[in-house]
Amino acid sequence: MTQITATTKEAYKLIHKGALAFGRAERQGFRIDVEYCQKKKEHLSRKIAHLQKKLEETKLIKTWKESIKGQINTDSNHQLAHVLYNVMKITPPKTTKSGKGATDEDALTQINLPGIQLILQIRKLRKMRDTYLDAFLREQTGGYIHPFFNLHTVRTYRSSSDRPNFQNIPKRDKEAMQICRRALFPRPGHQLLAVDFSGIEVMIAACYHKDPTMLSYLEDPHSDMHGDMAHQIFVLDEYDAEIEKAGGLKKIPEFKVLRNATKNGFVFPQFYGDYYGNNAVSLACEWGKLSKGKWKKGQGLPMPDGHLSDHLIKNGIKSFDQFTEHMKKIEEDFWDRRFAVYGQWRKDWVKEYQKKGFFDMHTGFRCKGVMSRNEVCNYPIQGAAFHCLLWSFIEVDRIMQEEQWDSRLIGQIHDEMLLDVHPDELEHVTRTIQKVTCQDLSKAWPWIITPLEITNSLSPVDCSWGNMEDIDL
DNA sequence: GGAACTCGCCAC
DNA sequence: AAACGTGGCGAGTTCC
Repeated sequence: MTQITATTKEAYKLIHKGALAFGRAERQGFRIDVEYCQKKKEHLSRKIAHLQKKLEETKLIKTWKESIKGQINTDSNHQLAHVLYNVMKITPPKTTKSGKGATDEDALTQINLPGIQLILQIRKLRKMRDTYLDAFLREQTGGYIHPFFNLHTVRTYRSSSDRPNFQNIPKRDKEAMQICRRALFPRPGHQLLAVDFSGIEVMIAACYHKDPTMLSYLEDPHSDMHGDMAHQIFVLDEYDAEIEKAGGLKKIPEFKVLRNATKNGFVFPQFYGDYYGNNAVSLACEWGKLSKGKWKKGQGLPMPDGHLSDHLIKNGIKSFDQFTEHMKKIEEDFWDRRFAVYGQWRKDWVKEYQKKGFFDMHTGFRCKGVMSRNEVCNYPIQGAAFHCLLWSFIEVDRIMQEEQWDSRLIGQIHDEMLLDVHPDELEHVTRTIQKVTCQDLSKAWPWIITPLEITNSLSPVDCSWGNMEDIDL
C-alpha cells in the first residue's frame, strides 16, 4: 500500500486546518426539500413500474423466464449476462475486468435487442432514486444534509466525501441533474455560489514539468491546445481559410464537436497515461461514429462538406486500422516533439522514483510504496491540484469567520467550492474568493508558475442547485 | 446473517 | 512491455 506522509510542517498544518474548515462546512450542511424528494421518489417508482410492465411483454423476458430456475430478477446483471451470452449465444461486445461478458450501457447498446433499451432506462431511473434521492432522505436531519469530507482516505491526498457522497451528484446528464439537484437549496433568501478552478490539473502539471510549449498555451488566452490537436488529428489543413474567417475552430459547429472529441478522447486520456490504441477507438468509434473495419463514404460525424469518413478517406485514412496507425504517430509527435519537455519529465520522474522509492509533491507530501508508472506521474499532480482548493477553502473559511459573514461554505468537489450566500454579501464574497484563489495562493506557494483562473456560477435567490448559471464578474 | 466480492455508474 | 488517475455507493451474489 502506498504510504503518504507530510514532510513539511506546512503540509501537516494544511491537513489539520482543512479538517477544521471542512468540519464547519459539515456542521452547516446543505438545505434539502424533503417533500420534493419523497414526491419525486414516488414519481420515479411509478415510471419504473411502468417500464417494468413493458419489459415483461418482450421476447427477451420470455427467454429469460425459460432459462432461469425459480424467480427471475430483471435487476440482476448476472442473470442478464447468462441469458444474452449463454442462452441466446450472443457474442459479448466486451468483457468485464474479470473476463466475463459485460452488461454495461456500452455493451447493451451494441446488442440492441427489443427490451434492452427498457433495461437501460430502468437502470438510470433506479440510480437517481436509490443512490441519490433515497440517500438524501436517509441522511437528512431537520431539512439539512451534512455530507462528510474526508482527508485521510485517498491515496493521492485528495479528499473523499460520504454520508451522502457530495462529490458525485449528476451534472452532465441534464435530466438526472435536474431531478437530483432540484432537491438541494440555499437557506431561505439566499443563493448558491459555486467557484471552480479552470483546468487546475493541467496548470499544476505544468508547475512540475515546466514544458515551454505547454506554458505558452496556458499563459496565452488566445491559444487553443485542444483545437490545435483536433486540427492535427483530423487533418483539417484544407479548412484553414474557413477556420480563420470564422475566428477559430471552436466557432464552426462541426469542428467544435471534433475539438471536444480530441479533448476528451485524446488529450486528457494521454495526460492520465492512456495510449493511442484506446484513443483510436474513442475518437473514431465513440465520438466519430465510425466502424472498426474499412470505411465507406458518407459515414460518421457531419463535416462542412460531407461526412467524417469522406474527409479521412480523401486524406489517405481509409479504415479503423489505418486510423490507429495514424494515432500512433500523433502520440509520438505529441510526447517527442510538441511536449518533449513534459515527455522527458515523465521519464525522469519515474526513474527518480524507482531509484529513491518515493517522490515528493510540491505541497510537501511524500508518497512511498509500490506504484505503477501512471500512478507515479498522476498522484503528485492530482494531489497538489486538490491542495490548491484546500488552501483556498481554509482561507475563505478563515475570512468568513473573521468578518462574520452571514454567507457560509457548505461543500467542495475537488476543484470547486460551494457557498450558501446572502445576496447583499455576494459581491464581497466573490471578490474575496477571486483574491484568495488567483492572487494570495500563488504568493503563498511560489512553485505555482502558471496563472490560476476561476469561474463562478450562481443560482437565483431561493432557487435550487439545479438552476445554476455562469456569471461574469 | 453478515462480510467480501463483482459490476455498474455517478463525480472530478 | 504495457496500456486511464482518484473516489462512494447500490444491488446482486458468494463465501464463511
